[in-house]
Amino acid sequence: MNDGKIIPMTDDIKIPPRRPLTLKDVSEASGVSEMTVSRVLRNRGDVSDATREKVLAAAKSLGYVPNKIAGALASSRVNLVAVIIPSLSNMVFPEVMTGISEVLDDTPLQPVVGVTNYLPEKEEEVLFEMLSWRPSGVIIAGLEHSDASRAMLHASGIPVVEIMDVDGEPIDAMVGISHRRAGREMARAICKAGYENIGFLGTKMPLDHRARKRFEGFTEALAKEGVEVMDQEFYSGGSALKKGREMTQTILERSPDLDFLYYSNDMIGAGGLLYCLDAGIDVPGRIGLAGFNGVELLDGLPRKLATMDAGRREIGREAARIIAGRSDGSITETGQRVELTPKLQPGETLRRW
Amino acid sequence: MNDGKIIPMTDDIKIPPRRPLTLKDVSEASGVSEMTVSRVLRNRGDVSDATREKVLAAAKSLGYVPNKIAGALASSRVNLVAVIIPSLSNMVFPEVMTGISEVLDDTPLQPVVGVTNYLPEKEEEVLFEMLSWRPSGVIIAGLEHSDASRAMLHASGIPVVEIMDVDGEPIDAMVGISHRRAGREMARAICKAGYENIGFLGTKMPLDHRARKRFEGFTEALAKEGVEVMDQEFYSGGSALKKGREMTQTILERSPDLDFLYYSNDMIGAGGLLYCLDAGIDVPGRIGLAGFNGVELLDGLPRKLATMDAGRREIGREAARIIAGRSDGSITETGQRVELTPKLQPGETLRRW
DNA sequence: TCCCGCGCTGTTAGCCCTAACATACCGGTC
DNA sequence: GACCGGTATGTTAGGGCTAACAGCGCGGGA
Repeated sequence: MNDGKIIPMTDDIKIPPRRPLTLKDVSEASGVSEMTVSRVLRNRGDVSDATREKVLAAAKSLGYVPNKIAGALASSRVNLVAVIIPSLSNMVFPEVMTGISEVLDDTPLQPVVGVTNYLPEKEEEVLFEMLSWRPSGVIIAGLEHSDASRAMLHASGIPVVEIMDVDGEPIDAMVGISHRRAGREMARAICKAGYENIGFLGTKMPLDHRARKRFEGFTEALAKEGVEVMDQEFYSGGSALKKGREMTQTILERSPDLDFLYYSNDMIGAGGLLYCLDAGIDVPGRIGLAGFNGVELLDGLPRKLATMDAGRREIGREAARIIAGRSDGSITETGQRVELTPKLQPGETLRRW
Repeated sequence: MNDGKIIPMTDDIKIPPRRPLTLKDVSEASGVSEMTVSRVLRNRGDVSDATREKVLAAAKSLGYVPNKIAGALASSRVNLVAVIIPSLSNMVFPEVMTGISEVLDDTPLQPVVGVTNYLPEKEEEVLFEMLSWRPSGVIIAGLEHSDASRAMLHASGIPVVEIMDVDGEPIDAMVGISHRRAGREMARAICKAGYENIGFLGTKMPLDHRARKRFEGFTEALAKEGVEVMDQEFYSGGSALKKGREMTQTILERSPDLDFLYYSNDMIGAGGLLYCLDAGIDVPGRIGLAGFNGVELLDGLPRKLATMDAGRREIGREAARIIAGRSDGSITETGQRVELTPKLQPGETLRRW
């Protein structure tokens, strides 16, 4: 873990320096050349134990922290991986991050997060900013990007992994699930369970392409069974749980015949579930419910919501593995395509025969 | 094949660059010096409109992305702000991040997130790594750090804002609430509502100092009223909602006389609430419940949980303002101390007389 | 006419490190 | 003693950019 990094101790710290410390200071303090100090601090090349210890002691007592900016410029190696995601505030991306960190923790690489709020212009900005630091890799959510963004990624020559979604053409590598397929499978499960009057509840987000694709797959599979989505309801902003509750009430009042509600995420699904239970509606007898994501957070609801696990953690891991492999040279191919299989979790809100 | 250096002189020749683009390429393509290109791209100094446009066109057609590593080294200015937090997977830090981004979006600064998982050694590592990039500021959660971490922060000469907590001595500036006080106020509210047999449910995390301080304040204020915490229950890992449910069942079976349960966070509180409602327990008549954090996410529960809003977004904003101000020179003082006031939200799980 | 100041552009000298090569030293071999 | 290989250390030359200053042409005031 602590391979050659100097973490200063308090006891012999000098006065806060006005001029930032450099290798030269450590070199002078330990009586060897800057190069030798550099070698010691990076654990590279042959250095005698005596010298090594002398240098480490000096660095520690000065509280020297190497300047990676200079190091990166000199070696044209940067141990950062840009991770660009739309949001941190739903539960899905933090879990992807966990997967990424798990893998990168065993490498010299470090993730750096940028958030786009689902805005293409913001994505462009964040991407430009990140690329200007010449990271070792880019992990970016989704396959839909502005032309400028695609061009930048392309021109950068940096390994790129697009994650979450595989319904489309990647710039380089991609890791994810087919949201269209996830929608189709859920539709089939619903039909098989005998529901016929189906409502859809989602976010008012034209730019959430994955939600859109799920919906497309969903309606397509329903159509094959001769079923149509009977009513829809959309929301934006606010507490998802509360919105789910409210939307469910609204849609059921408007279309009392509905016997199934498909939610674009688990959180509003949970709100819907709570509403139905409060209102004394028989779930899944009278009405069935399903969400999407499989967020563990929601275990503990009065009834387990039917959902589809997108394998977010595994997506993060796999993407990180590709970047790490390309960075250390153990992978030379480009254009990997990894499709994971979303797992239907029927829970207790989907009727079983 | 094409081994000669090819520098496109017109806008329409684009070849995938084998050698990364530099200022020089843009300079040659536009027929001005590198310095002038640099000035144009940074909007600094006087450049004639004709030249500016020529340069911008060249840069765009080449797809040039400036190298901030070199720029930062030359100017010793880095527009990054290190944000070091324990976790992304509960709802609290993403909200702090939102506040930080809101403010930094109007500045040239960019947040970079590091996650410590509540581990001091990991914090040390992450901090070291971040400081080696010489950021313009550090925003770090908590006031408790290893000696080495404190020393590094001190020696760096970089503005530091410690957030969330104000019960302690900051290295430089701090922004947060008093968790001791939050605990005390909740205790007083509970006593005032007439509850007497109080249980505490929390995380098994000796390193979550803020939870600890809340608990200390809580017991202290109870003691003043002659009341003691009657039973306690702790958990670690897993879905907080589910754990809250299980813990509540456990503690109530063990200590059926309890008439109030104080949870160390809203999520387990919500689990407890769901359990009580399922079990047909009268809330808040027979048993009162309260959590901590005021997460909006949970609006929509069958009953609104009593909680205390920690003003996380505002904490983020205020911290970012301090860093931004110091970075642009509009603030020269150090050692700011900003104490925000947590707001008790009595909800519907606290009896009222 | 000279000189000054202004607006624009160019030149030079680093920023702090690291890659690559050069050198010094040592013991051992023939 | 000349030569070797190996280890340990030093020297040199940038990496791509920017700060600071220098230079140039031009118009206007003295």
